[in-house]
Amino acid sequence: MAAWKAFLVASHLLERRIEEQLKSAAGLTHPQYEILTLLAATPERRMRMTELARGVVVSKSGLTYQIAQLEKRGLVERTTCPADERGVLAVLTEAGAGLLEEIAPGHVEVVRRFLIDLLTPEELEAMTAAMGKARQAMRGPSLPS
Amino acid sequence: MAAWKAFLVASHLLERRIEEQLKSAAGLTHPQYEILTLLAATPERRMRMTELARGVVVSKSGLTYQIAQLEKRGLVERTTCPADERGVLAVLTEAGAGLLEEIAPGHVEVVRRFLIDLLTPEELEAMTAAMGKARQAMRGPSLPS
DNA sequence: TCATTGTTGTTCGGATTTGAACAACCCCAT
DNA sequence: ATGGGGTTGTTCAAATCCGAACAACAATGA
Repeated sequence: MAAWKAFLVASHLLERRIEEQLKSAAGLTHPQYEILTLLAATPERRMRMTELARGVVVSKSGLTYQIAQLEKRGLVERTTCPADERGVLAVLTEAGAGLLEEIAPGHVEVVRRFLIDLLTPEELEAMTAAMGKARQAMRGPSLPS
Repeated sequence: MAAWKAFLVASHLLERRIEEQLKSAAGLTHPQYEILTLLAATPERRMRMTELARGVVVSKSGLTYQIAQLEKRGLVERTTCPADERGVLAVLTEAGAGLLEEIAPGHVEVVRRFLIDLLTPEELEAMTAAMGKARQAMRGPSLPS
């Protein structure tokens, strides 16, 4: 369990650093940044709400709230899904894509400085494999909201 | 950054699983469990508020709130620090220690099932080392509240 | 066709977290 | 001893997050 404690503490500290950096760089929270990133990684820069919620691992209601925040700032727009009348597409705006390009380097720098760059190639590879396995084991059920 | 994305998703999913398990097993949140665990790992089962906040990586005000919750349930008591009149010692009660013993196995089981037991010995070792390095790099400043 | 079942996103209430402001206290050099 | 600077823990308002409940729509089978 020593490994787990180390994992926990490191995660929390890293989360704090990231939050601090994003807030000061662009007034964004980490969840918001994750949303923008996921949208940007999409061919059409858009995604259904439910799928997006799954992607960033947040509850549906939590995503609704964050999308509303991002919409206020003009970084994201809502569109009703053409193929499904009840569905909603979150679309990354030009402003959103621009902001992301602008702040991504600073974010990556923090992640590298406090984690990635500290590891040997073997450790990095092992960690990636480990996280992938964990992700596989937990995918699927147990996503209530 | 693929490693980082995997890390993020796995962390979030694991957090959800843990929260779910603790809630159903004892009505505790993960932060509350972390507090109890840290107190239990202490020789006298007690710790100063500030030190405890640092240990579980939470803000001072956040800890005040959680200790109040735990106190309501009789799992923790407050004592004024003998050596420092303004200081407060959070003390794990017998009930708290008992509850911890009771639910620890179930918690450990989740962590093992979705992370630890999935890894090869080398991966586990690498991850531990990696998290230790990250923790080192981030210890110290940048803990405002 | 049409009723039943499932899915989608939002709203609501409640719980948790944070940072800033604050009062009380400690410590050190004067 | 004492004033100034730090530390400690709490309170407060604001922001965020979740789960349950809900309304609207889709999909399925008889």
